[in-house]
Amino acid sequence: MEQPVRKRGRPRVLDRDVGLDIAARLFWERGYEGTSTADLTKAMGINPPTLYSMFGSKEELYRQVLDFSIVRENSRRLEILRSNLPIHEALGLYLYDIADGDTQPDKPRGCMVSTAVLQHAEENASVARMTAALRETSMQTLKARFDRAVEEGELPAQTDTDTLARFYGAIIQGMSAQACDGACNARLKRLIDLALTAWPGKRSA
Amino acid sequence: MEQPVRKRGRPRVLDRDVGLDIAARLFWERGYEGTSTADLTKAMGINPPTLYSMFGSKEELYRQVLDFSIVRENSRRLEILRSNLPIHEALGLYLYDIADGDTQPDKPRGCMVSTAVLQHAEENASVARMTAALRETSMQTLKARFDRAVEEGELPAQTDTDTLARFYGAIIQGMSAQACDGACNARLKRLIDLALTAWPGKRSA
DNA sequence: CCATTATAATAGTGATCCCTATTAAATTAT
DNA sequence: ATAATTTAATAGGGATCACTATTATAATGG
Repeated sequence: MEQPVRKRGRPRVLDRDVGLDIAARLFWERGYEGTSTADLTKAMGINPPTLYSMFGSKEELYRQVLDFSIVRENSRRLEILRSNLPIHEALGLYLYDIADGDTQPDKPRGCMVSTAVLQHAEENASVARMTAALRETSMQTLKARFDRAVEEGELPAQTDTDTLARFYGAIIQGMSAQACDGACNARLKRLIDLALTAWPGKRSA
Repeated sequence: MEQPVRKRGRPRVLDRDVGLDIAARLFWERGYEGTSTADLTKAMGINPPTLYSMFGSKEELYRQVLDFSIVRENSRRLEILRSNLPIHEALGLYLYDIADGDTQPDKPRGCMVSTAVLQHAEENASVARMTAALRETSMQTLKARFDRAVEEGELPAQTDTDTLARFYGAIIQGMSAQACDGACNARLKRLIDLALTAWPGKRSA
């Protein structure tokens, strides 16, 4: 039970994590360029200088939102992936978890990262690099898991794990786009079930 | 040989189709919200009132750009799809053509429609509906082709053609996203080759 | 030449963009 | 109480947003 140590000075009116959560929802729903600082301060119930003293700038806030959201959402998925379940089964659960994230009832549709800032004004190139780097990292994580499966004999030795990772990465990105367009959870999972039939070591009909 | 009929009045300084082509490249690269009317007028070499007299508004210009680009780019793809080639082969050529479009040397990366306006400010909801409708139409086109293949006995009678269409739609969207992130043509085609192994009537290993 | 017609250029509009200099308020320490 | 400290609120800055009222220009028709 840690007592929130009362320091001297005027008390903060907004908890940092609450602020990040509010910002996450706005950026998630409207994108970086579609969310104004006025939107953010209004939703957080603060004035502009408070936002800037807490988070630095709009771009820095977005960076913190991504960190915050990834730490909170990604650990469960990585556990699934890194488990000792058969690779095909682990992948299925991993994708199902992402489909659930794309279609949460009281949250924006799609994924905050998979389809974020693909197009942008030149002035926002650095923000685009942030999300692109996160996408690349998540595909490298998938590839590393497939490499492990090859080592452990679960996948054929000659498997192109990079292409396999980018294929399921494309599925993840496509699911996010379709969720943004209104696709329901069941539809995404049918899509996953079909995607899981593209798997090395299968014979053609 | 039709002579460009000289009408009276001051001559236009910008051909309409040239203007649409310039606008297409900007919207394609930067997205709707990332492209300002100042960007557009500067690139076209015109002043704001000329843009508004030619195209009506930024939103109306975007609509015309989509019409213009689709008419120009989509007919070849639809011919491939509607040809009498075996369905699996036609689908492969169709996807290859899209991969080529995603990675043209002197054009923006990715697809103008597949991953456009997924997130947006509330005020741009009508623009988002435009691109979403185009995506839905293109998936319905795929589904119709798969339905035909079922009728013609190329696909099993019980094939879930809707899911099949949305699966390859997801591949198209994922390719666009990855092209935006810098994926080359060959990488996209490896992805396609793998996606084409997810096909009804195959036996699991 | 002059009138008519069609389009372009000038010069802005109010609103909103991201951000901040300055001042006010709310707490603890003495 | 008063001082010290920390945060919030007021008020607005310069730039850019999408857009337009007005004026100027360049062609043809008579």
